[in-house]
Amino acid sequence: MNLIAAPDIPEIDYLLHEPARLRLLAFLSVVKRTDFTFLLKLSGLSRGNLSVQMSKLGDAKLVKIDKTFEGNRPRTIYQLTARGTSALRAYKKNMKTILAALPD
Amino acid sequence: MNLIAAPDIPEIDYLLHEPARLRLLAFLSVVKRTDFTFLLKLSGLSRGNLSVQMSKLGDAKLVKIDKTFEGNRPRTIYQLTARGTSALRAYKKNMKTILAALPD
DNA sequence: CCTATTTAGTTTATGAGATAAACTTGTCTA
DNA sequence: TAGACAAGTTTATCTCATAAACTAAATAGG
Repeated sequence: MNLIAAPDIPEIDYLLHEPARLRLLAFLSVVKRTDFTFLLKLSGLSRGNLSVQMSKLGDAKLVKIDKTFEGNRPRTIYQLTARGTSALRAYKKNMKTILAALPD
Repeated sequence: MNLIAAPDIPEIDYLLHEPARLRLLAFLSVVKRTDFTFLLKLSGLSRGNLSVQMSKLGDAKLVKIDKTFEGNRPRTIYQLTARGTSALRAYKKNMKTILAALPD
């Protein structure tokens, strides 16, 4: 029995809901393709934290991770996947629905 | 040095960002004044979890908590405070700004 | 009566997860 | 050939969401 008469409250995806990751995904949705160092400066996260968060996004296949070498230095390149794009779209849609239920 | 050219990304309030609490606040913004048992049924949270979350909202003065007796039974009444209302409004505003930066 | 169940919560324990600190591997420079 | 720097990863810690256990009182059954 559901006492809520209001339209369904959508589920929110915790992987996207975490602000640090949401920002990273938002960056990626704009720049399409970037590397660790750029995201590091842009996000203000620590290197460790950034690494962990990007790995999570990679594990979930929201981001594609390519480890390459620039000269002799390692360079990790990130790119939003199709799945990442649609997850982001879904999150936006759901969150908008939830926000719409809040008073102005 | 801030590399982000985009308009400022607002801070989000983690106390409101947690979906369970956001829903509770949303309910309160509609019903204005309600008790533990009602929120329990409405939210689907466990009694323990509900108690903890409402206490946090109470500690932050977003919700006013009144412990009364109905006959001989305890009855706890919750009510959104002015601070709670404006926190909710600010959250909505900030979150909308963030969502606006995401692709459709 | 007395013991069992229900009500209305609170307190404690646990498990996940965000973040920072420490470590690794290799490069460049003086 | 140290000593600093780069680019990450791994480990440790600390917070926090949630469930489980507990409390206290009321009511119901036999």
